[in-house]
Amino acid sequence: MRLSAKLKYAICAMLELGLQYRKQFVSVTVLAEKRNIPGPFLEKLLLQLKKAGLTMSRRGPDGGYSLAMPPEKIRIGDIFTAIEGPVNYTEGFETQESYELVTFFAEIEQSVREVLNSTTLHELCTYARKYKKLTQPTHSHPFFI
Amino acid sequence: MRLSAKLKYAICAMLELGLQYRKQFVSVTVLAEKRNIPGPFLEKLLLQLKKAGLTMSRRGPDGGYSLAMPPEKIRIGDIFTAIEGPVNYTEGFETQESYELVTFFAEIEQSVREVLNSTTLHELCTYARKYKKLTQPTHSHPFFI
DNA sequence: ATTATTGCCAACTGAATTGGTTAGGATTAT
DNA sequence: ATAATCCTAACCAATTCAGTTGGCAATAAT
Repeated sequence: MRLSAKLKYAICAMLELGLQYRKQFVSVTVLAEKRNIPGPFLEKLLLQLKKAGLTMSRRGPDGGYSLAMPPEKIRIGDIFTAIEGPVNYTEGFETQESYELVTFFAEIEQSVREVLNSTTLHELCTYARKYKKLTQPTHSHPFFI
Repeated sequence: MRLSAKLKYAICAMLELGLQYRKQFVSVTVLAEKRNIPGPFLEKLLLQLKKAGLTMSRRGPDGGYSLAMPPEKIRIGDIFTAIEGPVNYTEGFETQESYELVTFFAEIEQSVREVLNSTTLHELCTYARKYKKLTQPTHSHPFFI
């Protein structure tokens, strides 16, 4: 029950894009170095996220990727779905002729979906900024010692 | 985000064992035929569930598998964990030096765990019996037409 | 117009996982 | 003894995972 590297990379990248939202386009190379992700691999993921409508891009110098919409509108579950496909816990039980399990797991599936959809990328960004402040605390500015 | 065949097989088998609880030991062959699962493959899964402490077994004639404890004490999450390992959404983000995500995903992880642990095998059995009654309704006994 | 910089796309690859099968040994009820 | 069962290990094909390589397409700056 671990997350795939793919998904972790995608989440890291989306977080970074969220933190940079409306500032500029971020190139794959910069993104890859910043979050320690193999560049060409990240490229494929960003493209996948683009096809899912979560990112947009511009080519050429100073090009790169950006979120396709404000971080408030992107849920963590959307990233999961874009990379791993939709949460589907029911499919396949028919083969075992266990139709009870189809309807039963539909509910569990729905609960998991709600968990993943209960948080937005914006909230994650807010958390990340707070986290950074806490772990890299006082700037210790010479004027205010 | 689909369930593995392994996990689906395991859940089907555990449901069947739950429905037969305290009646008798159920052989792998019977279990496999009843739920349409490849026998030798199911065997490995039942063994895995045994090592996780969820099933017990007896060899020889009339042997087979049984739950190791009453269905009330087995949660759906226990089956997930036995087959797929514990829910772990945090591991690996350190490699990306994204420590915010470690602490952030710890919460999502916990929510998912709670969803999977909120239902017991007993509840699933109750549901399955109810489901069977609903779909195979009136016995249409000749004396009570 | 040229060129440097970016994204876009397809094909390839080694390693691991998935979903099994096969063959034989150990235990137990009759 | 023997038949029925679980237990164990080894093997296998196909798929997915986690990437790499190489080249094309668009765009901004000169």
